[in-house]
Amino acid sequence: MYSPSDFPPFAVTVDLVVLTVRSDALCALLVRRGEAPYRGRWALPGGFVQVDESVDAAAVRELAEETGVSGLHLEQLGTYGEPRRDPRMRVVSVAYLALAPDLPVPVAGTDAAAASWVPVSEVGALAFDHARILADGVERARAKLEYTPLGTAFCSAEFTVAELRRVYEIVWGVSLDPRNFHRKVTGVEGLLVPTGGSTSRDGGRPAALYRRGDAVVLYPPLVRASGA
Amino acid sequence: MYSPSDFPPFAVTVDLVVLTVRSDALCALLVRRGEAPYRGRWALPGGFVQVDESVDAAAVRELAEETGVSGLHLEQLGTYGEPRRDPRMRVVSVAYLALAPDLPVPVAGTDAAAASWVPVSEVGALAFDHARILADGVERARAKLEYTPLGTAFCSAEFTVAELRRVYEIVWGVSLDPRNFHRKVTGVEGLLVPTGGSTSRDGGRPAALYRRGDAVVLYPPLVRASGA
DNA sequence: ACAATAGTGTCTATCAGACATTATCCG
DNA sequence: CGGATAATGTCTGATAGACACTATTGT
Repeated sequence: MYSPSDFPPFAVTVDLVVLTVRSDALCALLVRRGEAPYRGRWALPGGFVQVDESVDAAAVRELAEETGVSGLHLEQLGTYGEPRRDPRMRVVSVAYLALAPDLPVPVAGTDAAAASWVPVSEVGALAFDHARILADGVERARAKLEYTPLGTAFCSAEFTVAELRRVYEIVWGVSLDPRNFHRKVTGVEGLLVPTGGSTSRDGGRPAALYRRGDAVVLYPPLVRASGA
Repeated sequence: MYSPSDFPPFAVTVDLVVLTVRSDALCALLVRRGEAPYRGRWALPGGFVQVDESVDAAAVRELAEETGVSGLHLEQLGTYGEPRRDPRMRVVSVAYLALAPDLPVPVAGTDAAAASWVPVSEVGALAFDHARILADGVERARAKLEYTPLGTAFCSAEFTVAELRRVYEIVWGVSLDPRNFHRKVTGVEGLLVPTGGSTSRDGGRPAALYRRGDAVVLYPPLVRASGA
């Protein structure tokens, strides 16, 4: 049916949409390109899939190289394969979405001149079709917060209900009733595990600290509606 | 940073999970492989992405070649890129999910010895990693029925509420209360458009016929719970 | 008339959202 | 004590599910 000699050759890359919540904004990890094309332009981090490496493994490797961390939630976002999305050759890119807590400022990777967290509302033109990929990633993240416990992926290991609520408010761009939100998230089986500790870093009554539970789906879901 | 000469070459294919509801079962379109490897084994339809064709366009083209129809709902399912998923060379496959009404028995395509609808519950071993891809597709379809109007994609152009309900019952494997289901789907804005016609093919009071509306999300969603 | 299916109405337990109240810290 | 935030409680309107009932056909 086919043989190695008669298939059209493609390059396969992975691109990463790495999101975090910091400074009251949803931010994406972007790198400034050091080479042509789009030299000097912001782009998503990413790179080539190696010959003996699965595509998923390439995403994990690139994420570690760009952020210095591992163990983050990482999922496939989609594959982008327009013929001329890279002006030099035929490149098919598999995009991944990663949700991260507020990490230290990322180090510039080996491939990039600079790396930085940029609020998604302030992102301008990006290299290649990365603006589209980023938009798809942001929309996916917003949707996933409704019915998965992924909001906790934006929080550090121990967090308060108010911090989790801030994540939802920032990602969705709405305000949520603190009391209803508290009742809701503490009522979802397996979402939050009390650590017993508490903190009063915000000056009021100390808030209980929680760790992520082992729930993988949120039932009932958190509906994305006002509440202010 | 990189040049056409130093990237590892990949072949890129599309694989199609084409689902339909017929004979009271959720069925997938499978082809029997005519060549090695996995000669004689059932596999998902699919083929190579051409050099000057987007990956999405390749999926549309392959779907038309395999089913003879176009205009079906088609969406990316995921990309499968383990290094040795094809024993001959490095192949990255982008899988697509298509939902079809009960089409006539498909014609054998140019690449396949035979094509057939197979109930997903009776699918045995498949070539490559296609069993995994099929399972992912079925799960995606089940989930999508909850919050999108995609159940109608399994119905013909004009259909009754009872036919739509059968789709849900078969795909989810549950029974649903006909009265509550009717109230629910007719209450969702933009889901169903009455054609004015009616049919009595099932022997009782004639049922009103509907066309698909232009809704893209189902709000409120149809929850996947019993009701019997 | 009777069987069968379509479509509408009603009841009730549950729940989301609005909002009051109490609890526990800091200064 | 006052200010701030956490946590819990109460009320109400909406709704999902259970199920009774009416409507319209074929035999």
